[in-house]
Amino acid sequence: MAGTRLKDVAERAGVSIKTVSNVVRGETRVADRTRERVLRAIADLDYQPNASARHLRTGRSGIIALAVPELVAPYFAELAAQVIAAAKKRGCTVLIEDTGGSADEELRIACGLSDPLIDGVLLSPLRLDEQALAARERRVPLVLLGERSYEIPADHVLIDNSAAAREATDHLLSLGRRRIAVIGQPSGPAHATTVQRMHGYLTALHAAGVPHDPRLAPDTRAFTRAEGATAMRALLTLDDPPDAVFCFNDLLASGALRVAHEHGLRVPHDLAVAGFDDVEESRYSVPSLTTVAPDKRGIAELAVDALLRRIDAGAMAPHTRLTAGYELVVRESTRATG
Amino acid sequence: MAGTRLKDVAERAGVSIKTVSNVVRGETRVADRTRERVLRAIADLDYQPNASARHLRTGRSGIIALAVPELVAPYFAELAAQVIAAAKKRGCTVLIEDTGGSADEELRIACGLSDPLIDGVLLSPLRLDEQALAARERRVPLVLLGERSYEIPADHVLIDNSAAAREATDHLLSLGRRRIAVIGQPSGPAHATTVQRMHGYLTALHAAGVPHDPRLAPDTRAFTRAEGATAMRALLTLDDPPDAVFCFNDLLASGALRVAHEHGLRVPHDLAVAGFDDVEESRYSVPSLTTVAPDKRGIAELAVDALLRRIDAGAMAPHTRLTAGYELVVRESTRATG
DNA sequence: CGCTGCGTTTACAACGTTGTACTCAGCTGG
DNA sequence: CCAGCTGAGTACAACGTTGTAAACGCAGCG
Repeated sequence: MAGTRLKDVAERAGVSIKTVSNVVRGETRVADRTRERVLRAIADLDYQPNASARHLRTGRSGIIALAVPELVAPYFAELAAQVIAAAKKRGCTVLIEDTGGSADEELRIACGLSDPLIDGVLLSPLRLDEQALAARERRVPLVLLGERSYEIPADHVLIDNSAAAREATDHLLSLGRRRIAVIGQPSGPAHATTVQRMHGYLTALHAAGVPHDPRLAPDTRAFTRAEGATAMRALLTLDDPPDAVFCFNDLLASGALRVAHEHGLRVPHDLAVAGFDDVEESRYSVPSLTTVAPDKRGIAELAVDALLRRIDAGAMAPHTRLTAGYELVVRESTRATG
Repeated sequence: MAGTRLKDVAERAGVSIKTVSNVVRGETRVADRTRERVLRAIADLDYQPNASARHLRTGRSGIIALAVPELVAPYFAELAAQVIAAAKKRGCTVLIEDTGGSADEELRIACGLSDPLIDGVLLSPLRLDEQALAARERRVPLVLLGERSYEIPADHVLIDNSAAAREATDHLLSLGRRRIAVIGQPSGPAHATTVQRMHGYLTALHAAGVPHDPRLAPDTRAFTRAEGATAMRALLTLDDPPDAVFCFNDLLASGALRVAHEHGLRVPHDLAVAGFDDVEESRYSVPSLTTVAPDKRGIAELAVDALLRRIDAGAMAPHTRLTAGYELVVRESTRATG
């Protein structure tokens, strides 16, 4: 029965409520004979502890929240699945929030959602204002995903965006391309991830002695297929259009590929394209997409571990910064043509 | 503060705890002057009700679970986002479970998860055994998504899969295609959705006087890009290969498009391709994909409403079957070539 | 002036769990 | 033979909320 309580188990086993509780949690010493009887009663009645009562008493619910800008973006869906798996492995449950990329919503979530039910929050910030976050009053245990800003008093899990972007750009350079565009430069205020990818791109160009042409870095308002398409169209109107594009995520790249196709360009012959995120569809696009593959599983595991540690340690413990790996996956969209 | 309680608010407003509770829930009559004072105190202290205590007292947590076979499948990610939005509109929160398409896991979830925290469950079943489900003991309020079986004692939300599949097949026929393959026939036991789509396909062929060739319906083990690719490769080895393919979802279609491209086939000239689900990437694939677009938002809203009604009504109320709309979206992959 | 009735507010007891402090029996060592 | 100890189990209160039932103040009426 769903409504089985410690009391029911206790009566059936002929012991006190507290003894059953002790058996369930396994913390106190219980005589073997007693434990056995209790366990049988638990099995007979199919007892399941009531999470709310437990939470009320202990202040721990075993539920953590994962807040992403947009669940339908494949990268975040894939990340969410990994986080759910990692949390399950550690005995806790994940509640997913979709911030819609709104700064207000992100701040609300960073400040502890509307409800003390949540033990802690994993937040993948998009527009979050650093100062607003730095000043947050309610100290809900918080771990940030994929950002880095020393201003924000929180744990971070990230990959080395700058090195990854440099590696992707180096790869395009190694194909002999010299007019390498970049899609993903935000029109509004930059957020940390973008700044770092841009930095990696510029570093690679500089190291290769290729001057940076600002016209090859069109503004985008979001990391979507539509924006990728728009940016690509803009690039193709240039007198001297690019021979390669590095997109800051795979959706942008997908839009760019689409437009290249509409304009009759052969990829990679006329235009090499690289993305970032390695979402599953990029393996199946036509042509398949070269992309930076962050270790999503690693990110998820590091993040859940860090959050659980933070929950245990309290707000005073020093903030940590954890780095997950990545890998450049070369596919058709940049493969040397025969 | 996160730890603000009714008691704190009551003290500040100079009233009893219960009066504050009454104001918060707005059910009982409270004098205007009192309410105003209480509201000010609530605002001053930034009071947020404690969900666990409330749940413990009322038996309602405001949390519903959504269980999908695979969150990373774009269709389910898009559906999940719609469900989250629909639930938020109605003041409740969604906990997402990923069953991994396992029958055991689905049954476990249909039987109420491990925890009475959840008020009800939205389940998108894949392999669920009807008899196991019919016999489930714990009657957690349950609404099934996208299935139809009169054996299962539960509410259903679905679209008319058969009519939709027929419409898609009719469309391919209208292009003059006669060797129309179908990808998505399961190798193992069929589940309801597949049966219905197959039925729609066969009905359309029959109405057009086109005989059904079983070799044009290869087995698939899952609705993935990889399986779509495998099935397409198999179809292309036939002596008399198809001139059109109807895929039971967009991922299969994506795999099929990919293979068609590898074999140098021009879509739709040599091969017309249609899918099912209208996931966002299908708008951006090369070529863009003709597909059946279920009204995901409608499905989500109907489902959440039905679940909330079921939670209120108890297990005894008669089971309902709700139908959401769909639409055939014609894109390049079947557009008449110039 | 007291009684009735109404609208508003309150005291109290739960909901199921766990931490603290306690009891109790059996055993050890002096 | 008893003090002191240990290990096992228990009683009680509390976590923050809400339903029930009762109390309160006030107006109107007899």
